[in-house]
Amino acid sequence: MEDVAERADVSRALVSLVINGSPKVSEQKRRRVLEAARALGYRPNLMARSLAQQRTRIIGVLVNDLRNPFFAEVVEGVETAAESDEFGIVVLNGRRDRVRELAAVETLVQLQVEGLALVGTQLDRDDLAEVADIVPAVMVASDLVGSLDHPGVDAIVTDGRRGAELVVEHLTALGHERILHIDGAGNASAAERRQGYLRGMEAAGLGDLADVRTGGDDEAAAFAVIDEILAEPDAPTAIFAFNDLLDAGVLDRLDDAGVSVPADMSLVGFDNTFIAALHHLALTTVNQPRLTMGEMAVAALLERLNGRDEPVRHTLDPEL
Amino acid sequence: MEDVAERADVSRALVSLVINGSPKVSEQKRRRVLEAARALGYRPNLMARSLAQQRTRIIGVLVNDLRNPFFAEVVEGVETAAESDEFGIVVLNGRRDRVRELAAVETLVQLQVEGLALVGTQLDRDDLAEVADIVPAVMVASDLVGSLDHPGVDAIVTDGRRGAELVVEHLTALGHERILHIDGAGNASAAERRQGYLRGMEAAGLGDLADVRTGGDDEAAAFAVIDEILAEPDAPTAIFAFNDLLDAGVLDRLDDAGVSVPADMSLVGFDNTFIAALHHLALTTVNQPRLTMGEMAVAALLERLNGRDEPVRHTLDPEL
DNA sequence: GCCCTTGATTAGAGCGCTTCAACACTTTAT
DNA sequence: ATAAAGTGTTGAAGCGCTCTAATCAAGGGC
Repeated sequence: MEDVAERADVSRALVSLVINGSPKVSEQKRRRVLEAARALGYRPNLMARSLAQQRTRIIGVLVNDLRNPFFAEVVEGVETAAESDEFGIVVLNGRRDRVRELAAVETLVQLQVEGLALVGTQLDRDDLAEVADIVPAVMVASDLVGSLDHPGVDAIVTDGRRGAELVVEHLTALGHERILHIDGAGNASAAERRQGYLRGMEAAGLGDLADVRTGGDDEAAAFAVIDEILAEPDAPTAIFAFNDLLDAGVLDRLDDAGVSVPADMSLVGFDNTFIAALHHLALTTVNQPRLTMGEMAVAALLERLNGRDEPVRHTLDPEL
Repeated sequence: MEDVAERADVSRALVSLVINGSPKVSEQKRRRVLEAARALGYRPNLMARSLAQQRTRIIGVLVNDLRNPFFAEVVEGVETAAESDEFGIVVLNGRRDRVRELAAVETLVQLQVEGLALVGTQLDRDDLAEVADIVPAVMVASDLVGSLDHPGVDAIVTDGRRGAELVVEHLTALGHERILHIDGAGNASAAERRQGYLRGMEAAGLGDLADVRTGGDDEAAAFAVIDEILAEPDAPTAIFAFNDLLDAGVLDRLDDAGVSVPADMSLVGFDNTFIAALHHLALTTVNQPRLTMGEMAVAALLERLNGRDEPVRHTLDPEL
C-alpha cells in the first residue's frame, strides 16, 4: 500500500479511500491510484483490513456432512444470500463427527466470523452456550439437541414431526399397516422424525405395529438392518427411512435380496435430494426447501447484526 | 490478551508464548496464564495472529461445483490431508461459473492463503498467470484449459483420455459399434475425454461411427440430447456420458422413452460417484481415486512451500 | 480584504497479535 | 570471588490496513 501511495504520489490514507470506493476522492487522484495499484499488482490484505475495521464480513458455515447433497444445497442457499449482502462465507465440514464440529466452531469464532450458520450439526445447548454470547448463531435443518433453546441461537427448520406424519398418512392411505421406520441413529434430526412416525402410527390406530430400527445417515447403515428385517417373520410391507441416502441403501439391499419395490415393498425417504428424483429409483420423499432455508438463515443472522435480540424460530412446512 | 496478561500478572508477550505452547515458559506462569485465559474466555484473534506472523496456515480450495459428489469427495481428501499438516482450509464454490471462479481466486489470494487447490475449475493459464507467482497453486481433477502449463501450477489429474479409451474398449468388447458420446460441453475435463473417445473409436476401427453430442455436467443437460437421438434413424446401441451426473440424466430420459438399460442400450459414465454404485442404476463408470487426489494436492502444495520450484504433474490411472 | 464554508488530502494512532533484542536472575565453570 | 553461560521474562516495534481529526486549498459572502 505504501508503494502504491508513493508511486501515485499520494498518502497511504488516500489509497485506502480509493480502494474502498470512497466518493470524496478527486477523479484525477483516483485514476492515478488505480493505475499505480494495477502496475504494482497490489492486492489488499483482507486480514489487515478486518483487523483495522474490526469486522470481517464473513459468515461461518459449519456443515454436518458435505457429501450429503441435501446439505450441499442448503449451503448454496446460504452462499447466494450472503453474496447478495456482500458477505463472504467460510465453510467447514464436520464430517459427521461431533468433536470435529466443536473444533470447527472454535476455529470459526477465532476467525472472527460475524455470524455462524450451523447446518445439520449435532451440537447441543452447552456446546454453544459460550459461543452464542459472542457471535449470533442460527441452526439450519436441525435443532439444538434436546430442544433447549438458547436466547442467542435462532433456528430454521422444517417440521420433521409433521413430515414423518405425512409419510405415515401416505402409506396408510395406500393400505399399508406394517410400516417400519429405520431411524437416523444419533443424527440431529432423527428424534423428531421418529416421534412423528410414532405419532402417525398412533393416529392411524397402528400403534402396536409401530417398529423403529436403528439406522444412520448414509447408505451403508441400511444393510444390516434390512438383512435383519428380511430374516424375521411378519416382514413389513413399507419402510420409512430417515433420509434419502439411507433410503437408497435400503433400496439397494432389497434389490440384492430380490425384493422388488414398490411391488413387494413401499419405500419413503426424506429430504428430496436429487437422488430421489432419479427415475430408476423414483423414491417417494419429503421435501424441505433447501435453498430457502439457507437464505433464511442468512436473513436471521443479519437481523441479529442489526440489533434483534430475541431468538427467532422459523418452522417450515414439509411436503410429501 | 492485555486483560489476560494483567490478571495473570505477566506481560502480553508471555501470554503469547503460553498460547503458542512455547517450551520456555515456567510451569507456574503457564498455569497462571491458562487459568486467566479460561476465566476471561479469551480467544486468540486469528486475523491478528496471521498478520503478525505473516502466515495464515490456510489452504484455499476452489471447487467447480459442490453439489457434484465427486468434487465433494476430492475436497474431503484435501481437508483430511490439510488437517494432518496443521493447515486449515477455506472452501469456495464456483458453482460452474467461470467468472465466479475468477472472483473466488481473488478472494482467496487476498485472504492470504498459502496455497490454492483448484478442484475441477475451468480457469486457463492467463487467469492464473498473475496469481501463480504469488501463491502456489495445484489443479485437481482438471487441467489448465488448453494444457498450457504454467511453471507455478502443479496438477493432479486422472488420465481422462485413457479413461475414455477404457470405456470404448469395454463397449466394443461387448460387441457395440454405434457408440455415442455425450460430452461435457465447456467443462474443463470434457475435451480430454472426448479425445479419448475418438481415439478409442479409431483404434477399434469404428472411426466413422464416432458421434459426439454436446451435453453438460448435470442431469438436466441430458434431456434434450436424448430426445434428439431417439428421434434419429440408426440410434446408437451404447452411450458414453461425460460423467455420472449426466449419465443419471441419460438413464432417466431413456426410462421415460421406454428404452430399457442395458437390454436396449448400454450406458457408461465417469467419476464413480456413489450414484453409480446404487444397484438400481448400477452404472458402469470410470473410477478416479478422489480422496487420494485431494491428499496429493495438499502434498504438492506443501512441497512448494518447502522450496520446490519446478512444476509437478501427477497423472493417475483411471480404472473401469 | 477578511472570515467562513466546503471539499480534498494527510498524519498518526490503533486494531490484536508476534518476535527480537535486551534484561534480570540463576547456575556453572574457573 | 568473578566471569560466562543459561533461563525466563519483558518492552517495544511492526504486520497492513482504517479512520478520526487536523490541515490545506479554493471559493463565496459580506
